[in-house]
Amino acid sequence: MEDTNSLIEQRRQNLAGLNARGVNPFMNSFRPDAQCGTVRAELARWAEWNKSPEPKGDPVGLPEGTRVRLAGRITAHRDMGKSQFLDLRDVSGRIQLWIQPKVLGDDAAEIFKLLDLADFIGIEGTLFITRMGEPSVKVESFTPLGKSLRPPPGKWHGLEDTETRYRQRYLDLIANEPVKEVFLKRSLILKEIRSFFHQRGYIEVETPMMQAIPGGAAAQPFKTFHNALGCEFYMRIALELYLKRLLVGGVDKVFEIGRNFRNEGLSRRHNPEFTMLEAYEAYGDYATMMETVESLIRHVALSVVGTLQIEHRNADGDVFKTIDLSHWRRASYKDLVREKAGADWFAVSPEERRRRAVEDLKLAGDIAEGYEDFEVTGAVFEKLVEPTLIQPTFVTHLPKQLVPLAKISAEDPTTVEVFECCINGQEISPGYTEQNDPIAQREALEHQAGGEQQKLDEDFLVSLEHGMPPAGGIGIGIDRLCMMLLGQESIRDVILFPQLKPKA
RNA sequence: GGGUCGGUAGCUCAGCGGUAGAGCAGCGGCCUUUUAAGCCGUUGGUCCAGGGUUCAAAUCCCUGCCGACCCA
Repeated sequence: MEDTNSLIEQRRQNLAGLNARGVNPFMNSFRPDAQCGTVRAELARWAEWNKSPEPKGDPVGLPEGTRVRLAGRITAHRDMGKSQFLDLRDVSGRIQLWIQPKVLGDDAAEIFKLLDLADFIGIEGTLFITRMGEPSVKVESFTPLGKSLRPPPGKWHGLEDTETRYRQRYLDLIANEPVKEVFLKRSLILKEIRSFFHQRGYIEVETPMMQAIPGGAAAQPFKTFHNALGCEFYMRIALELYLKRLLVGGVDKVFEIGRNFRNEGLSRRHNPEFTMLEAYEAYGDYATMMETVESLIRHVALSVVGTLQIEHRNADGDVFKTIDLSHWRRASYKDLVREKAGADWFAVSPEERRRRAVEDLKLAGDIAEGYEDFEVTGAVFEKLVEPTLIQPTFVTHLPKQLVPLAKISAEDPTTVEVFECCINGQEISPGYTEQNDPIAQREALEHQAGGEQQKLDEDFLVSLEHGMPPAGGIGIGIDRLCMMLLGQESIRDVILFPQLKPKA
């Protein structure tokens, strides 16, 4: 970038000043022996212990006078003349520094004047509590570590421009502490998911993202080209078909967490690349997988959020929605539709259903001319039921036409052994009793391919013909799970670098 | 794809036909325990881009770009 302004010029001049004094403000390394936020918390803990009346018991935390070596970014500067107060911040948090440049010597005083807000520095000093009770470090020496040549966003309002927040996420992370919290917690969510499955004896695998035939879902793929092989590949749209090959191969409990790519619209709930979890368990079925989903999400919520009551807050900080993960409703598709569309919905004629959907339920815009009867009901579910399922709900007994690739229910042949787990008004996780009949699977895939033979993953069908154990399978959209657990209303707020149109 | 809103100083925003503004940040002073420190002074602008209307456009009109939200 060639853009510049007076603030950048000043910083470049300070850089030149440091160089002129033989100071390299871009050090190769610096080894801190503690973290800012941790030290601050421990010193505060000691101060609390120290001021309590006798008997105190054993000392806790870090006492005043402890020597520490810290590194971080300067995020605030309060100039008191002979006393200078800085905030030093690393990933653990911040701590206040007290610096008396003249006391450190004339060289140090000159170098101090050439520091700017947002520079990285390393310091050594001793802990103390100020008169105002602020845990602080009395700095004995400091070293520039990484100079910032551009001004940081404001400290008070932070960075609010959504475009800059997404395009330059690092600025968002510097300026907006809650944003960093979200992504640290996203990392913990992934960690706890892995831990949950490993504990249950699952194997984590990685399967191809570049696929000759993109299968496992109905979605538009991205296309790419491999030069050496001289052929086209597609970015995967689902993990499913490779994980089932592993069931054939005898990996009985298997999961993958990975990126899917769908060449479709962007929205508050859709990013072209998104993270999917899929898990398959041999000898399980949709019912065992319901238990898996519920246990998994409970475990993750308790481990990461610390509660099963997930609060969503608006811009003013008021709770506008609480998701209760301690109760998981199980309800049939038909019952849920009846709740919104009338108890006799399935008793009337298809023509009457269509009329009611269009006229009474005002779904004219959602029901195309050629829709079949089950699709009319499907629109009712999607538009009127699913958005209202804020609390965890397993929707079961879906009509077989709606999910053509699933196994028919033994107890009710008009339905399939499938659930959709809805939370927060959106589908978080579908689960299946997986199809392991290669002949039925071939028919279903051929029907889905609509005669386009090249779309048929023949290799997958061959694998099924070698024999696949009965199995339960689930998929969980990790981004949506993070939105739900972390109280975020946009997928862009749980993806570090959401896709935006490149600037010209 | 359609609708609504937005794009002005590093950040957050006001101004909405008549000299480009504020707070914070920055810079220069004062202050030896401050913390959104304070006080005094001060620098800083392709008002998203391009066209049009007008004596005069950040402001009105048109087109485009980018973003947010809603709808499809």
